[in-house]
Amino acid sequence: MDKNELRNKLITIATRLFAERGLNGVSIRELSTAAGVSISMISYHFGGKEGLYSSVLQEQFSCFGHIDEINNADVEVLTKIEAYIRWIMVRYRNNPYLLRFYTSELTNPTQFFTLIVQPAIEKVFQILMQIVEEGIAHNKFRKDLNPADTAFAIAGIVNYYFLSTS
Amino acid sequence: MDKNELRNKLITIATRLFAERGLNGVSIRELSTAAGVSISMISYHFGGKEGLYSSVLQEQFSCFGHIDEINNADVEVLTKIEAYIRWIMVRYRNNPYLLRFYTSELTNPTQFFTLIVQPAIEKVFQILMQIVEEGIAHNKFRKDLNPADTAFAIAGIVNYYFLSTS
DNA sequence: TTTAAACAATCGAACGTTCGTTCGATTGTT
DNA sequence: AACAATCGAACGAACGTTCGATTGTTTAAA
Repeated sequence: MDKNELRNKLITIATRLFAERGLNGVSIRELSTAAGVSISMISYHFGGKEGLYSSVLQEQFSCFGHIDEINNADVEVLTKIEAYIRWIMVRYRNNPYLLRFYTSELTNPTQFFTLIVQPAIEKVFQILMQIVEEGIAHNKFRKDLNPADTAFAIAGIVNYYFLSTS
Repeated sequence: MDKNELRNKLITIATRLFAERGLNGVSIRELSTAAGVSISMISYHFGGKEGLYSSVLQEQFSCFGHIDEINNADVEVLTKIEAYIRWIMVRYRNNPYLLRFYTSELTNPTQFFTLIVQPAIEKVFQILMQIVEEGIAHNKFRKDLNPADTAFAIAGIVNYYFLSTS
């Protein structure tokens, strides 16, 4: 097993275990045993347990860097909202642990919340809110609609649905 | 400090710390120090750390035993849904840690999820779904509305709103 | 009513276990 | 010969639990 293979193996195993039980619910002994490598490899390759967790988070939330895709199209506001929901759903389906990390960091934040999670979801939220504002400006929605609350409502439906049914 | 005073002190401190950092994120040393009691009191009064966590969960979710209140009134379906949302909101405001425990147990379940959390939220969900079905039967909602999905959507808006703004 | 035994509550020290990290040895590649 | 990757053992720290001692209260007998 070469260097990258070992790193990927550890990331894969850690993603599942950290998602299921949280940062403090998994020991590096269990991680390394499950990955079939020596316990010292975690400190060697990731600088420690938290470094591994950080790498997992970084990989999980990297997809939000491309959310701009859905806002450039010159389409109707309602179509944009539908595109947003589909975009999120595709990410959640492809990444069955993403929502768990997000919700886990929301309820029991680690030091990586403000560093990795917060910026990622902030961007997603801004875009959704922007779409809603556009809908208000184009008279597609009520004038007195609160963009932030509306964005929360839409995100809440999608997130909670996935959280409770998967 | 008498017996009950010590128990309550421990429960109060544990509620905050467990809510903020999860079962595995808090040590009984930190708990007992914060409560100003000896470390052995947790095992003595609660049978161990998990016993204390279980007691905290039980207290947090006990309020759901009275959710039936909102379904007995002989009122309009839309009024019932509004009453449901208000009922939940009042509980969340009075119990600032309840939603955290719920979400934390949803993403990283402990052995107490099926024992304490699942039954409590199942009851709440059933009642909300029942109200939606009533609305469909009374032609207040579209015939093809899925009651379960609708209940999820309503719950999702409320839960996610509180989770992200408090 | 007094006395003594029993009990319940609390403490801090000690126990054994598990934790994350480090280190020297080994292996294979440059 | 130098270096990078890997291993397993060892380390000190922190974990949850247990235990003997102490204190204050209740109960029962004298």
